[in-house]
Amino acid sequence: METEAYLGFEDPAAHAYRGRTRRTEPLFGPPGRIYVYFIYGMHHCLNLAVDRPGVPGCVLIRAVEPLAGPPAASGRGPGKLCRLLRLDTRDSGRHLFAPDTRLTLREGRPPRHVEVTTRVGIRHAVERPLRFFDADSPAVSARR
DNA sequence: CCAGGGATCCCCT
DNA sequence: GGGGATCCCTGGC
Repeated sequence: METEAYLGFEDPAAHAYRGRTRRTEPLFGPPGRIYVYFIYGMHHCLNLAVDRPGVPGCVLIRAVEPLAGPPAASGRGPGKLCRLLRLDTRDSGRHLFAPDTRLTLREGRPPRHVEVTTRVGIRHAVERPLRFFDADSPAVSARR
């Protein structure tokens, strides 16, 4: 319901901007590769590589909308959704469609009302309009 | 507003 | 191989 794009080599806010390291290696894989990183000593964030192999463009998942069960608030925010889905760095480097992953992708309903704003919580390239969210989803906070 | 908490990475021995 | 800055956040004040 809420995502941000990170443009790799051309984006100072992207992890891969500073180079290919052990941590960022999944970003350089084929589309659908999972990149989970640990931040601030207590949170995990989920990203998906989306560009050609060797080109580290990715999408940060900032909100998910549970279809049933957990309240919308538990999927609101990149750290909280990883806790909800029990994702951690062990999931990093796996692929959405590989047999060893716990996460996969299916077609869902299309977004109702897409809005675009600047990204949240970054220090570099703060002005770029690269956050995309469904303004009608209860899983998305009204930030910005 | 602010700090917690730990992995990562840079840069210096 | 070690010290220190940084970090795509969150909950509590």
